[in-house]
Order: sequence, then C-alpha cells, then structure tokens
Amino acid sequence: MRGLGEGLMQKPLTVAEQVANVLRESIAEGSLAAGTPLRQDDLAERFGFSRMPVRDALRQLEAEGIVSIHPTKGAHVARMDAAEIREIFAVRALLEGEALRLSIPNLGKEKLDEAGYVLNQIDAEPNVGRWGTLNRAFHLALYSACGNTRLLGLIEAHHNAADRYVRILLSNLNYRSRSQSEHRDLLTTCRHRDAEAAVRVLKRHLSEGMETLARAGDGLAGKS
Amino acid sequence: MRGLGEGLMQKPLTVAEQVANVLRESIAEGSLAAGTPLRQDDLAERFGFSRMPVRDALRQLEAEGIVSIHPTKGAHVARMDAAEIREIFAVRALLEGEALRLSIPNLGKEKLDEAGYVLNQIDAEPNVGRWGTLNRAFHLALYSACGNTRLLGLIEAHHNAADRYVRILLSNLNYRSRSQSEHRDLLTTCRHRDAEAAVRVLKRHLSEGMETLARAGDGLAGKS
DNA sequence: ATCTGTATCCTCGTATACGAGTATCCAGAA
DNA sequence: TTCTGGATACTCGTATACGAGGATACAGAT
Repeated sequence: MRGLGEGLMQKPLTVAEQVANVLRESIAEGSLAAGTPLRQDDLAERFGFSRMPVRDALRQLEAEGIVSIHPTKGAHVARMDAAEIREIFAVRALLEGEALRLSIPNLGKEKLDEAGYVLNQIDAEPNVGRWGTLNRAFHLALYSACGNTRLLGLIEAHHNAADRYVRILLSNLNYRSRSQSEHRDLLTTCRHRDAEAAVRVLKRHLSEGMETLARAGDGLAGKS
Repeated sequence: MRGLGEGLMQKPLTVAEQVANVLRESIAEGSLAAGTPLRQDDLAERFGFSRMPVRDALRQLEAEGIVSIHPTKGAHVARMDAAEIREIFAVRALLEGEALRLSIPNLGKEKLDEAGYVLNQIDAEPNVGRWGTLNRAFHLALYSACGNTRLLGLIEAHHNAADRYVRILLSNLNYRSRSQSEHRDLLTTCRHRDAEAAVRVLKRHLSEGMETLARAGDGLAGKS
C-alpha cells in the first residue's frame, strides 16, 4: 500500500525506493519469476549499494504483497497459486466496481477522452512491457473521480500485485483483442453515464480475465 | 497490510516486529497522539535497541497507514482528518459488507457462538484498552468463513488503521451501549442466515459510527 | 546402504559509524 | 525593529562490521 493517504507531496527519492521500483518492474516484467530467492548481498552488489537500502526496498515490496520475507530464511518473489489469483480478482471486482459506481457521476469529459486515448495507445503499442502500465492507466482514469483516495490506493496496490499475471494475459494476442473490445464497451457505457451497466461490464471483464488466468495458470507459480 | 497472504506459518519474532507491535498499541491506545514525531534515536534509546530495528518497525507501520515517513524529515503518527475517516469507513463498509455476505452461508455454529461470547466479554470488560481488540474480534469472527484470505487481511489492516478512532468512540459509554445493541441485532440476523439483511444492519452500524466520529472528530487530528 | 550426528558455510538480523541534507537560531545590517 | 545571512545542531539515509541461527554436506556407525 504505497503512499496510500498522501497524494503527491514531493519527497526526496531515496535509494531504497529506486531499488524497489526496479525490482517491482523486474518482477512485473517477468525477468524475476515467482519463487526466485532475493539475496540481500547479491542485490546490493548488483545495484552497487549496500544491503541497508536493499532491505528497506524488500520490506516495502513485502508490504505490497509482491515478495515474501522470512526472518533468517530470506526473501523470495511471492508465489501465487490459482486460488490466490481468484482472491485478488474478487477483491479487484469489489473495489473497482464500487470506485466506478462512485466515479461515473463525477467523471469529466477530459477523463473519458483520456481513457479513450489510452485505449488507442494500447492498440498501437508494440512493446509488450508497456501494456500492463497502459491497462492500469485506462482503469484508473475511469475511477479517478470516485472521491476516495484510499480506495484508489488499494486499487493501485492490487494492480501492482497482479501485474505480472495480467501481463501474461495481455501477451496472449487473442485475449488482448477481446480485452480491448470489452474496454471499449466499458468506455461507451461510461459515456452514457449508466453506472450500473458499466459496473456489470467491468465485473464481467474482470471475471473473464480471472477465469482465463486461473484456467491456464495452475502451473504458473512453480513448485513450492 | 501485515502478513496478508500467508496465514499462520511460524516465523521467528524479530525485534523490529516487537517494536512495531508496541508502537501500534501505543498509537491505538492514544498515548501517542496523531502528529507526534517519532525520532529514531529516541525510540531506539527508549526500547534499548539500535536504530535499525526501529527503522524497520516504522517502515512497517507506514505500510499499515499508521505513521507517515518523510525522508530527511522523519516520521510522525499519521494524521487523519474527518475526510479521511469517512474514506476509511466507506472502504470498511464495502469490504466488510462483502465479507459478511460471503461468510454467512458457510458460517459454522461455533463461530456464531464465539461472536456471541465476545459480545458478553465486551459487556463485562472494565478495561477500556481491550474494547478495541474485542470489537475487532467480534467482527472478524463473523467474516471468518468468507473464504478470501486477502479480503480478511485488508479488513484487519483497516481495523488497525482506524483503531485509535474507534476506541475514542467506544470510550463513550453512550455510544458503546448503542453499538452493543447493534452488534446483537447483527448477530441475530446472522443466526437467521439472512445475508442481505445482515449486510444492511452492518452497513448501518458502520455508517452510524462514522457519522458520530466525523461529527465529533473534526478537531481530533490536531494542527498540521 | 542408510541413517544419524557433527561441523562448516551461508544468510540474515542487529549494532555501530559516517556523511548529507534541512531547519533553527543568532548576529549584523537596513 | 525587522529582515537577511550564515553557522550550528539535529536527524535521517547509507555504509561497514559483527554475532546468531539454520541448512547442507560429509563422515562415521549401524
């Protein structure tokens, strides 16, 4: 739950946060697979810093649910089995559904246009690595007027936690076109200001993504 | 979000966690008011440890939303204004409503009896400091069968974050008796396995608590 | 051959030390 | 008297150092 309550007050960028950002991206991108052990010494040497900022970064990522830490046993990239993926998507459906319902009445035209622009960007983007980020940007744009900072923070945190799995989804060209189609349906419904219908479309969208993942992903987490 | 995914695998209790626990309780209890600066040196000396575990503890509490940390400026007990309290309770209503709805069909008799027992404990408990814990135990007992560990983790985290304000509520004898009455209504509805009615009672219960707090608590957060 | 006990190694948790940034306070000038 | 400039003190972030606990591998005994 990173920077949950506080909006965007400028804080000096500490080394620990930079390390955390790089690790988060590496995990989301897939170059650090689930279960990969994260040795403090190794990371410190690779990054060129000491172990202390690395420790802080790992703690931060643990709080986000991306890595697991066991005292004396070390840290590793968090594993997620199909059951946990279902849990995350259930929570996402709950949180995002409510956020969308609250947001639609206050959603300005510029935000709707921004969401539409992001959709076009997704279609035009050849780089697989950016789809996850763009996908998140689209969703958050629609929720941005919900008026509850904390709710938005939770949603963003869950996007981060599930990012690497969503990217697996999006790397499937078949799913991607279907997802885009659902995205456009959702945007259209939002433009009509029909909150309940939009929530239905959204929940269906999430539900389908979850099923696709859970079906294909039983072997994703690696062995224990 | 402490120990969110992982249930109860035994981990060695580190000094940092002990410090975090003590600080969390001190904040919830009220002896550390909102806005109180938390100097690493002071805390290290008071606890008899070095600054490192204190740093870890503060990071952990920051992740829980209980303290705020600014690099080079230090940490202080997180402030909450009326708006943020409303946000927290809105999220709680959403999360706990869903958890209750999912839980009721699978709720065993022993859990219902446990919840009832906790209610009697609250009536009999003279120590103000335990009401917050008991209150949380009652609610979590009702949600325990929801089947979503992550959802339960989020709920517990938000209880922790709001604990000190809930305790202010509960220290008001008037509110406390009304709250207990609502608790018993809720339990009765749960025993009848009427999920929708129970969710209505719960949301109303939370809404009343929020209003009482927000009305009385505009000046709670202290000055910025 | 297998099982057990022991010794080594490896990793983390904690302590201490150092450097950098910021806020504060006092002195001097307008 | 007030404002500005600089110096000092304070706090955090980071680096290095040390001790403890667990896992593993090897040797010996059954």
